[in-house]
Amino acid sequence: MPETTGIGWTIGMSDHGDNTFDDQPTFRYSAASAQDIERRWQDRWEAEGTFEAPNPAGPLADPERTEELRDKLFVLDMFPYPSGAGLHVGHPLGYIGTDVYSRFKRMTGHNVLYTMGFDAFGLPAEQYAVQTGQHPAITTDANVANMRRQLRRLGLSHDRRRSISTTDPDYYRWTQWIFTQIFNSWYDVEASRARPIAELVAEFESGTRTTPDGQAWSDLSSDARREIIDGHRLAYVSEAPVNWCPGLGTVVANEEVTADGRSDRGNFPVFKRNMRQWMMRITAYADRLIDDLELLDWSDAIKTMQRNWIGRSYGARVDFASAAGPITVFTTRPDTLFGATFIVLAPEHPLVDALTTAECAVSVAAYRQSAAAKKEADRQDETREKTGVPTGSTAVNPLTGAEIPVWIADYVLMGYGTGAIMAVPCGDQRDFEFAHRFNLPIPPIQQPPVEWFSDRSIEPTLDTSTWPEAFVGDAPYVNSANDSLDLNGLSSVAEGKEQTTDWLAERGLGEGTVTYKLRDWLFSRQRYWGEPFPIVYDDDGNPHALPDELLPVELPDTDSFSPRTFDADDEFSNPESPLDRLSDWVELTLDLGDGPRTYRRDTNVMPQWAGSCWYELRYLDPTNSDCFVDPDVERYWMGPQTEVRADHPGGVDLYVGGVEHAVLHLLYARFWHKVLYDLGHLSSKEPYARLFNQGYILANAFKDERGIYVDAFAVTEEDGHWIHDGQEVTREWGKMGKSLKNAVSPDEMYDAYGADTLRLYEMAMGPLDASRPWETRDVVGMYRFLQRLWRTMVDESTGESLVNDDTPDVETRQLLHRTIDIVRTEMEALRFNTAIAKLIELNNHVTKNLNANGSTPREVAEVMTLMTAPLVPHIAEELWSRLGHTESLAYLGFPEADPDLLVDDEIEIPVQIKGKVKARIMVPADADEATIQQIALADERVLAALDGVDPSALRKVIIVPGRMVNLVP
RNA sequence: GUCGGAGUGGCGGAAUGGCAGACGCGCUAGCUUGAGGUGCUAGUGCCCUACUAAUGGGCGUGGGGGUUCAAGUCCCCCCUCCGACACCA
Repeated sequence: MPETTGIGWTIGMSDHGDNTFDDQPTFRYSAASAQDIERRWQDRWEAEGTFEAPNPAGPLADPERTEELRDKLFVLDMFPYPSGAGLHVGHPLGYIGTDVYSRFKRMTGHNVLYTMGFDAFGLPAEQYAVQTGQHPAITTDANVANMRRQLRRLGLSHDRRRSISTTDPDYYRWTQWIFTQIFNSWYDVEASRARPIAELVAEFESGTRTTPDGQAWSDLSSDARREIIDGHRLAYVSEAPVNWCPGLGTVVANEEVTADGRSDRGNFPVFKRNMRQWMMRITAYADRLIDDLELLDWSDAIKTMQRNWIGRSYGARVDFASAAGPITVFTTRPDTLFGATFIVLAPEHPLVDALTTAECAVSVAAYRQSAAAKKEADRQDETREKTGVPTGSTAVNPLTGAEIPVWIADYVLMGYGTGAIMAVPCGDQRDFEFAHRFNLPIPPIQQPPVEWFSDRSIEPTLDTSTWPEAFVGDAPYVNSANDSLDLNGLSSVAEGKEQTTDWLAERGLGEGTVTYKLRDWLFSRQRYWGEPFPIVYDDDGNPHALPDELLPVELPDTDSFSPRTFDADDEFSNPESPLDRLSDWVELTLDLGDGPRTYRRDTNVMPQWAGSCWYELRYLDPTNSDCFVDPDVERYWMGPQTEVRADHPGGVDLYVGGVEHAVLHLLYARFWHKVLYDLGHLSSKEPYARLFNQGYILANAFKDERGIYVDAFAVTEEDGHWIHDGQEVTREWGKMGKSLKNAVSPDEMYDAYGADTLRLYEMAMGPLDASRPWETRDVVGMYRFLQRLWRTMVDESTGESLVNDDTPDVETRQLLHRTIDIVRTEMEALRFNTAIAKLIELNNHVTKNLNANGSTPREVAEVMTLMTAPLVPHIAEELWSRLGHTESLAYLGFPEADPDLLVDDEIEIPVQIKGKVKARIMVPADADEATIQQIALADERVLAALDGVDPSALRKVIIVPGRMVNLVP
């Protein structure tokens, strides 16, 4: 047999010995017996409803059982898209982790809610359906069924009653209901929360809130009132710049556009176009979405990503007077206003036309046109040299009174701040480059420190023509004074900002303000496979939310589900929703309270993210047809655990998933949750109290000289070269996947070793949050461990259980209890890899100390079985029953360590000479420093290592009782 | 460029500032076997040794400095890799 690549091509071949050779003991633990055991226990768990978690109220209520259990625990996986390709062994990594944790917590007395649903709407399902020509409903059902089968074989302890699919009308009925809740609410800035829109109307009617232009509400036309109300809604239709993706035939959200201006899915070009689309006012929640991150037990990495995405910056708006009226800029450095020597507007800025003089009209028009034609990607290429043209007009610097030129340039973005900046070339690198390029003056306003100059190998000077770049930081101001404001000599930027902002505010020329990068969420898609909007339009084109009793708006059946897509570069094509074609469905007659009228349905569908914004809530009460979740049930599961602190925001106790959802799903879901909280539907402020990002399983992939991936399982290594079919190939490192031709399916592993071995291997291969390479040839190590475990308790030739009632020796007992102690700690901390190592160590010890007839003391066998149960539940249940028990061990108490057995009478500690270990001595466990010193200095090896130095003349003696001794001669 | 995270045997990985390399793979030798495989037992960081073959010596956690009785772990500088963001005023 040729040497393998280590990527497991032995799988499916019969060389690891399961029933290929007939001299195998009949009752050895093998792949075949594992499969038999696993099937039997999976059937039994299902038949007995072992993992059904009781609710305190509602349809799944079992209040007595809830009382019995110590505390609740909600463990959640990010639910999968049911793709047609099926699972590979990389997918279930997180699921295995949550299952082990859930099983462990059940054994420590918790009521654990643990289930799995399917995020089945959206582009992947639709594209798969288009490829195969089958209706997405059919392919989705088939894919879900296949995934359920693959997941069931893993032995995941899901409460199957609670499983949902986002495509089920009983589910998306509530997705639509939540949309109408958001549509029918507005954000009260003073109260910092969302409120029902009816309360806003009431405030206008009663006059407690004034209308935008101060007119009495009763004096306004109904159209004017409607416009004001619609303008406050958290879900609103707006003509706004959106990301149009002709290649997909739909618009997509900012978050779905990659840095190089292409679609996240499909990698097609994306164009900014003004279109009428549904938006969600997520920007209203920007502050709370940032501030409440403090309450969450999430990694700093994810919190930082969310903060950066929301992009809050504090600064000031400043008005510059011009011929076309005030130009308002946003700056984070109002203190540098004395150095503002020109203004730059985004090319799309509304004042550009009014500011452009006759002489500049041609160049401005040309520049605007070329900027408009550029894709987002090109405009954001930072390395590009700055471009721009003057408008011919000037504006007045409010501090200096100087007339400064107004330019347009595409490095200023219309979508951020006010779309206009004051340029301070000495203090901002972009402005510095722009001033250099167009020979604009660069007056200094701060005196940089000497080191700044020496680091750049130039002489300290205020002659900015010698500066290689702009200076940013704290340094004394110069040239920064007028009649009523003097910053000169001040060296605190913070104070400079404050003084300048105050000066501006007093004169009505500006004010302190906050700006965000976050934009409102584009919420409509021109696709078929998604939730229809629960919205109809009247003859005037005004949107109306459908009342609850008309939900769900079911997705109409059609054969024509492919969206109209366009040439990927055809920027000026227009979206056509597949639902537009269904005229029978689109037009309808309704009575919305003012008599029967004809309406047109909204023909967009919601984005993929809609269904995943609230699925964890439906798991709580999946069959409730009166509301999306019973409030008592929500309070029970989403409220803080009794054992954690009182200011807990509530939410899922443990949420496990990949880091790729850091800003999309996790931001949107938090937003929806907060709206529902504000409207009084939820007790929890946040959906996910604790987030754990699992790593990825990586695998080698190989490319031939054409750059085409080759079957990774047919690659061999010869003298450090990778060979496929006689040709050398190059190795790459990446995620496992079908397209990389390196995917290993769990089915292969079930067949070769059984599910318990696969589970154990995935948990043992490294920490759960680290990415690590899959090596099929390593899997056998865990298989051998399970075989040894089995052998310590079962006679391989008769199948009889092999336990005795002997009292284990002290050493074994101590090891057993130390293992219990560590395994508990490690399981609690999700460090399953080290827990497994300790269990293997214990089993290796037990194997070597079997008594004469090869049996194990029952006390040891039972504890070992219970400790391995969360990791390898099938073999553990089987062993447990062979040990004579009839009940499942799923809810038995996890073993507890006897504290008396965790301490030794006598321990071995190292003796170091100058920090190097030279000897080991035995000392009483509770020996004090003097005793330890006496023993150490009496040891002949210590004396030998001291090499004649008088023990009483040591320069230093460090003794850490119970740990070590260090002697310094 | 900015912000995160990480660099430990042939490989995956362990190590509250206190015995570096737990556990697994692989490899070596032996047992089992007619044979192969499975299974089992023992060994396995690198180097040195006719002065000590054992309770031996030296060197070892990306590189360089530092703190400390003691550093993989803490501090400073540098290198490499991975991830996120990227003209955000």
